[in-house]
Amino acid sequence: MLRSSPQKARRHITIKDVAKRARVSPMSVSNFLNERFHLMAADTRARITTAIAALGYRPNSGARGLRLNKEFSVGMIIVDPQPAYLVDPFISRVASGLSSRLAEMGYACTVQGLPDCDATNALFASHFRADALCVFASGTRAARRKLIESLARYDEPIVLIEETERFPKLDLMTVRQDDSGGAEQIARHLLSLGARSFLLMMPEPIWPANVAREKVLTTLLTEAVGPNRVMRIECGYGNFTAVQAILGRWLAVNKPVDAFVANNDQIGIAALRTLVARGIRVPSDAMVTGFGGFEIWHYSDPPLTTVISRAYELGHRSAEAVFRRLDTGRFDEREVVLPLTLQISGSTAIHQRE
Amino acid sequence: MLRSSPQKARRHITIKDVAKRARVSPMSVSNFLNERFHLMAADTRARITTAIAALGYRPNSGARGLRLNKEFSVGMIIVDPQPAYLVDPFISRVASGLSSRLAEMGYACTVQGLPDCDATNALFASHFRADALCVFASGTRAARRKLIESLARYDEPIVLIEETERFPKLDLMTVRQDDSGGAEQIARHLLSLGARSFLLMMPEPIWPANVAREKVLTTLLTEAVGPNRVMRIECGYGNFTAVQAILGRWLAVNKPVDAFVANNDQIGIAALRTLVARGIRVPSDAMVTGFGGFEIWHYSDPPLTTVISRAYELGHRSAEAVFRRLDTGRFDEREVVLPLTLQISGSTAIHQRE
DNA sequence: CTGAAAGCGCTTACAG
DNA sequence: CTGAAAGCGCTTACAG
Repeated sequence: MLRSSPQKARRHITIKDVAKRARVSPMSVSNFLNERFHLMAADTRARITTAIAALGYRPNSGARGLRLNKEFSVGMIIVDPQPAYLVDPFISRVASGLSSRLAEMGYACTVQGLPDCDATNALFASHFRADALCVFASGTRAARRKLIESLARYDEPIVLIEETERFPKLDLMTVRQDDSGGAEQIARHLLSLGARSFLLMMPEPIWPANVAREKVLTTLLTEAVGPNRVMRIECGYGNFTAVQAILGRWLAVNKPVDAFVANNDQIGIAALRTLVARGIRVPSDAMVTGFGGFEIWHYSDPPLTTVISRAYELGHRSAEAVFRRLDTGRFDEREVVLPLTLQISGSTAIHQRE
Repeated sequence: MLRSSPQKARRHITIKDVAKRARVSPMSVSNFLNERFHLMAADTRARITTAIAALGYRPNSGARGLRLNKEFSVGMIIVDPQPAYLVDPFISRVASGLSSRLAEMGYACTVQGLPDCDATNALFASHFRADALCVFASGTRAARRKLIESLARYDEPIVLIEETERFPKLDLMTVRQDDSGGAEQIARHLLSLGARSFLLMMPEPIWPANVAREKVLTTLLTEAVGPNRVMRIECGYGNFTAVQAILGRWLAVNKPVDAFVANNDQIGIAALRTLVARGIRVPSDAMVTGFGGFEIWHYSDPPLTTVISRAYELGHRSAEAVFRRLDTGRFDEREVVLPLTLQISGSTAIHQRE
């Protein structure tokens, strides 16, 4: 269940060493570390400062945490089958925003990528521990529910990132962006430009936000043009070569549609490049859209119409939510929803400058 | 120095609770957790298994670490002034490789982005603690040396990632790739295609690997064409719009060179798009190269000639180095160097298919 | 203002 | 095979 390895010989400098050197009691050092300077004479304080510097002392946060029942760390759980899970532009921004803000407040951020929900349970059953958890999960609704409900058993407050399921009875909140609204903007934009047939290009794994977007797209587009003109393919993990091959096979048996609607920028750009390589001009023959609005929308020719998300801010807000929860003992809101902006570029609108 | 917040009321399930419920002594539970099953009757083992599941018990790794003088975690320190430090394609791959491998071995990975070397010292002086440190640092040689030497004071083994400085007296090792070799391949490739004038496009911040590449490029290209035909500009943090503006200003006062040699793929693609937008054809009028070989080299038209690095593997290898060091008590090698592969694409070679 | 003592949850000798 | 005791490094009442 747990691993151990040969114990290290190194002996740490402790509060006692500092106390001895400064000729004070250990709890004066403790008071010093906790900034209770009013409890000591100016001279005591000065001697402790000197002793800490001279010995290179660092408090042992494990011992402190044990005493205080507090870890000074937040775990970020990312459920994603890809081992290079942090490479995803959305995830890397969320993780950056979260860890940067936590660091400012003196909290560590422990990242934990997990291939699926079962692995998570095994992990937690053993030893992972934090003051709070930020969970960014893929998978089916049922799998995610099961995961989140079992994490909640451990009594750590939870912030769900980009989750669409509701858990009214659990001690948690959701930080997300308005994915449905973003999808609606894409749909209205394409319809306004006269597109009448569509291919929705979906990534793996199943992210709840993608499901929400797809639902809105399907509803609005089907309403406008009828069900036979809204198609769908799975594009795997967004790897360029894989998307190229998948779309190539699709084009071998289907006529190009008016608009290729990708659910992320990586797939959108791969689609665009595949079309152009086959002599299908973008946007005059076919339009292409992405979702995310990360740097890469600039990279294709023409650049990609997309929706600018605020992934870094999602991470930042998640950290804020954790702090408030830890300070007040309760979540003061159930949900934070950030708005999204449509970025119209050359892949849908001719003469539009990037 | 340290922050504390209202103590939480929650009381954790402990080894004693499990022992009581299973009607055994606490140390039988401890033995169970440490998989010393030969020290207990089969019946004891079964009762403990049941009790752990029924109570939802998780070992407190902080307490265990305190006793064992072990944290079961590795810190990844990334010195980078950008708050979204994990977005960089190289860093995100290293971090993924490291954390995935650590997780497999039951270790947590705590990521810590720091704007500069001084901030690191402040952080460590307070409370950050781990069994080992993986350090991926930018900055001047002097600043990095100072940082690494001061981290070494804390007696935690250190793995340096992509570091070029040597520290023969410290308990550390380096995991890196052959950046000089990669740069040499780029230089020889461009010279073989007849390029006689060059613009080296350098990113911020200062990464030691970039300095190594630049040195080789400058030496080899200058040798071949003389010093006046090898120029250099700083391109900031690789942000598309910024690179576009910087290169635009440069082109306003300089004639295009034969080859634009970017030190990473982001800058390479931004350069390529800027040139094409101004009617300079790639590769016939000017060639462009990147470095990194991440997914995005496919995204431009033509795709980008680059060097395929193995950033994920660097992270993976760093984790392996940590495990060996923790097992054996010493680093058995001072350095691991991974080879690099030239990826020739349309931005340098006409008719070359991606 | 300063100090001795107890205890956070574990593990490890050491007795029974 | 099982149990009582000490101790990892801290903090927090509680006395002096």
